[in-house]
Amino acid sequence: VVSYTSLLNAYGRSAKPEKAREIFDMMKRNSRKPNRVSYNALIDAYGSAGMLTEAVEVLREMERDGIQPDIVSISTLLAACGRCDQIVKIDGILSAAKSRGIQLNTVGYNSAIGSYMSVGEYDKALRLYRSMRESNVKPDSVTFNVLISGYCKAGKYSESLKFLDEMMDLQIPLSKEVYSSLICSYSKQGQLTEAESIFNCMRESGCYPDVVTYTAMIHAYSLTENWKRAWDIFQDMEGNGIQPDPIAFSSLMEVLNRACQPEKVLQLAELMREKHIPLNSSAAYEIISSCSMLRDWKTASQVIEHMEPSLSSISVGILNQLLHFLGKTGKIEIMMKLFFKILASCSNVSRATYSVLLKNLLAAGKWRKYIEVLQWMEDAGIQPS
RNA sequence: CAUAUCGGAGCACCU
Repeated sequence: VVSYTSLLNAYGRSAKPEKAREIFDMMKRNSRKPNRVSYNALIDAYGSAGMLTEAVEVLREMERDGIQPDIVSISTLLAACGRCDQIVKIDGILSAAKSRGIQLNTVGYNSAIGSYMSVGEYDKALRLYRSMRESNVKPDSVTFNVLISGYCKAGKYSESLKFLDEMMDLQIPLSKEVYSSLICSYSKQGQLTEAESIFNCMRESGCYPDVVTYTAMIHAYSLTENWKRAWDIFQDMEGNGIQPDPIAFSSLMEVLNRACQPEKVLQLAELMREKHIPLNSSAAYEIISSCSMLRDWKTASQVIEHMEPSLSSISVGILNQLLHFLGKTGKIEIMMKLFFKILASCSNVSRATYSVLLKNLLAAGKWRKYIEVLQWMEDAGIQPS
């Protein structure tokens, strides 16, 4: 049962809920009765994929099969509500927990508060936080970070700082997530000095910055158009033995491009290749932008050759943006090359992708190609809008 | 360490 459940969970984590369900059904067929953990893992597989209805249905199935849901089942569903923007369901799940006599623990409250925050129900989140305190359930750094980052995102900065104070009063140590949130929200308010001071506090407290924290700082410098400091802090990160990831690279590349430093961008591209860091589409976009400034089409072409083979796993939006950029700058051949690569690696290419392609072909006066692509699109079963 | 909650960049198409 444990082995099956591990496999089920692995499918859930890789966003394959149908596969998870297959394993689950296989357990039932092979008389390996799924236990509570198996059911919970399946609920999460659906919940993480945004399939809330199916997730709730698994809870019912669980009860029909004589297994009592526990607080993990409930927390999993509560968290899923936030991801699916289902305001109504949060209340329903809370009352379902109550009617079954399941008391919320810290994670349960955190999940519910977080979901309320992410659907914009700040008052309900706050009320729930109060009842958490009244029920003597201990808030932790996650509780406060949910509140702090949620209120920041809503632009309610003074409220969010109140929670920071409350957290310190309770002597809950600030986690690196909290530090990163604070850096992020100060920099978005244009308070670079505050962001820097948080970053320094963090180092002094012995809670060492990781690649996420550094990226938040790079972005802070990016927002203030300070490419040199962004560059320096990137060096500092490497000096501290922290491996930059594709997001860190692309964030730095973005500010460098805006500051007209394409050579530096290509230098970073070379470093990524040396370190075998996969090119994500944002980094590819920035590299191609810098190639464009330098009129270096050969490198641009090579970048596309080296892009991750698993293009299907990255954002379609940014791939389309990349196609659009290539088309706009008249690089039709490279645009087509990327398109073929997308075709080869994605099972379904959306109308949006075809639209970008068509628009740019037409703008470039390639009407023969336009008609050809239009035909491919119809062949693929996509109706022109 | 078989299952649940928080932090970083980029967001096109459509309207």
